[in-house]
Amino acid sequence: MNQIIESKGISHCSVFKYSHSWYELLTEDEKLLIDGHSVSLTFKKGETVCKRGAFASHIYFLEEGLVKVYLEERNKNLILMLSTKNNLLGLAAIYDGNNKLPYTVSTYTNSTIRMIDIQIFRQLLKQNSEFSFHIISLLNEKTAQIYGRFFSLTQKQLHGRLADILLCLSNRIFKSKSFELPLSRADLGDLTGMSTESVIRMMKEFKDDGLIEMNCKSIELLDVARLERISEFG
Amino acid sequence: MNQIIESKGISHCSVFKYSHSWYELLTEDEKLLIDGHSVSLTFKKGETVCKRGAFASHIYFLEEGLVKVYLEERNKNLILMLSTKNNLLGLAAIYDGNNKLPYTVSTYTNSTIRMIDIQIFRQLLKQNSEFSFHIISLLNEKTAQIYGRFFSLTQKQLHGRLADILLCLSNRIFKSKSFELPLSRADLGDLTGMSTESVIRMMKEFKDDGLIEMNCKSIELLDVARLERISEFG
DNA sequence: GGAAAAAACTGATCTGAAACAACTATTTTT
DNA sequence: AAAAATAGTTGTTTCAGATCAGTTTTTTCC
Repeated sequence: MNQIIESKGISHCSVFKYSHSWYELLTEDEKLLIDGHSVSLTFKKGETVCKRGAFASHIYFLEEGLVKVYLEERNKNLILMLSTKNNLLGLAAIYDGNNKLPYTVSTYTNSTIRMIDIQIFRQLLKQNSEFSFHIISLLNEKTAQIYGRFFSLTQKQLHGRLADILLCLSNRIFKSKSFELPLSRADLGDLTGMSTESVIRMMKEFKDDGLIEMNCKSIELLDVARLERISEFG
Repeated sequence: MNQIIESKGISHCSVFKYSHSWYELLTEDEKLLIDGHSVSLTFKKGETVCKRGAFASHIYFLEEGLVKVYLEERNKNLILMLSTKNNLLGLAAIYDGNNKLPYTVSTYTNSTIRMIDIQIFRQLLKQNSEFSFHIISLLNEKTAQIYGRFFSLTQKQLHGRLADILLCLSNRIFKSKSFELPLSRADLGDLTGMSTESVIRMMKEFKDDGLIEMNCKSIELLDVARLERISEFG
């Protein structure tokens, strides 16, 4: 429906196929500015989009695909979050000091990412307060999520953490009780702060207990209520 | 110097004794609005300022004192951050959905907190983009800090985590190599994700190794370079 | 299509750090 | 000033979960 309307009207924007609340808050001029200062690139599965510590040159808008946002240091990895399409990434690099990227981003699947010039983005934030208010909302939403994961990883033990991540994948990422997992067991480990072996053992335990059905990459949650109880009690 | 100028001129603001970058970005009218919709309250040591889950009614400006910002659930505590004077707290509650507080705040020392009406604050964010850009900066700075702690608590072991927190206290909070700690050992535990007993043992070990000098509540860092190395190799 | 590489899995072992159990030293209360 | 409560400390025990070492399965790519 939206697409039909769009293809009929004057396309002020070839950029964003679907409307995104943040984009819609911009004026026509501002939209044109974004359009003129961004390019859409494709990344293959497993490619690195940007590296922690690098000077931030773009804001990334994930048009298609699945990526991980993570910290790496001396073979220790911590995945901060997963992101699906229609999400802005790299916002955390915007601040007054020297804006270096605080995390690395890489793809799980082939992805399309629109790279928006960060200076333009900053300029718009500084001139359009409705827009910047919306960005504040987005940032705070992400922060709340991070707090949840922080608590989970530091205060719960393996059962709870694995339940957390399975529920998260099901609810937020795949929006279905059964899904094909593009992440490896090692990635699940980086996501839950546990070793690959423990992930495997724990998942098998869940399977034996009838909580999930699992066949290599495909996973189905069978008993969500019980998973939620496990998540809650650690 | 600033104070002299201030006491001479017409005090448009009895509120903030010193200039704060965020406040200075407001217009005179906006400053008056803040002044008219905020009150300064004093809290005694150990009092709770606000509770996680409550509907957010204010933004808190810590004029004086030391507070902890934390998550609590079923006798599990996780301190997200410590905050000293001249910091804004409660910003994370600002988002479009139902804005509940994502954390609890309580005081370590007697504190003075200016409580600013959150609706007014939101209004200003929506109308003054220089201001909201600055707030984005602040939020991102805090986020970067949280990421650091997240990594520390999930990827390092006790030595590294304790070194981290000691360096943080010295650099960010007390800005001195020696300080009187208003936090208990249990609080250090909540801050580092370790048990009280482990905090005590680890601190004693650091003392025996000549890394710190310690006498109950007073602590002095003796070998910062080595602490940094411990922090790094965690 | 088959060799090589990567990922998934299993069992055995080891260890960091929590939990437990006293006990002492401080504060706070009455 | 005594009693109670809180905070700090120490030694011992226990166990969750990492590490190691190896096997099997799946994927990748000449």
